[in-house]
Amino acid sequence: MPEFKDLDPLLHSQLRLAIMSLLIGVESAEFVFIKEQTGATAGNLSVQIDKLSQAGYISVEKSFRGKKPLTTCKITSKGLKAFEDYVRNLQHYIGK
Amino acid sequence: MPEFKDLDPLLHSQLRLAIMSLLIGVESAEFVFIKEQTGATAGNLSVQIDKLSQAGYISVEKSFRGKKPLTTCKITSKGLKAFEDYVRNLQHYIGK
DNA sequence: TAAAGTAGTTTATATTATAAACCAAACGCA
DNA sequence: TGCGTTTGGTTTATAATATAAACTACTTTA
Repeated sequence: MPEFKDLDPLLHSQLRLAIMSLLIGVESAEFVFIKEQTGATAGNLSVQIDKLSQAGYISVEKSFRGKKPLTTCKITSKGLKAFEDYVRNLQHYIGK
Repeated sequence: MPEFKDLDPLLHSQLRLAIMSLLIGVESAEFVFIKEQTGATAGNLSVQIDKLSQAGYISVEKSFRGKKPLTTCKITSKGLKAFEDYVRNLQHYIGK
């Protein structure tokens, strides 16, 4: 019984998935760190962080470190649940 | 070490992934069967089968059953390898 | 004070996915 | 025998996405 459940389109995106994947392992992560880890361009990252934030999957805090802007991201419980659902559904596609 | 390898964009698509997933388990599958299993519209399925075929991930045979056209799909070894790579890379994203 | 760097955001474009419209043949049946 | 319906698709138009390029604002360095 294959049964291909829909994959949350918000998570079925390489970059957004990587962002979520990163955030799952940590308390919070900074924009620049995420940028480095994912290899994304700043522009793309900015857009995708915004989408995840709009969806309530992550929370974003803008502050300053010294004089420079600092964007910090954190996964929300809604985001965590969405990620877990996504992974569960995905298993049906990739066997196992 | 996260290390987010690129996910083959040809496979990182819900419908194409479902098609490949289906084909992995069987010798071959007919258009109508794939359509039923995936819930895709015929048009969308036609397009996506074409893309997978163009990429050499599946082979497509057009024949007739009785008087009706019959499209049969089969995964190729190239497709199998691509799928396996995709799954392996994906694991980095979804933990495990 | 001018050039270069940091940390982003905005916007324009290219790519994708998807549905809607279409086509040809076959079938059902009055 | 014609006329509508179904089957098995393909083609094409549109909507959604991803991405890079251009830009902004401020800071640091020389």
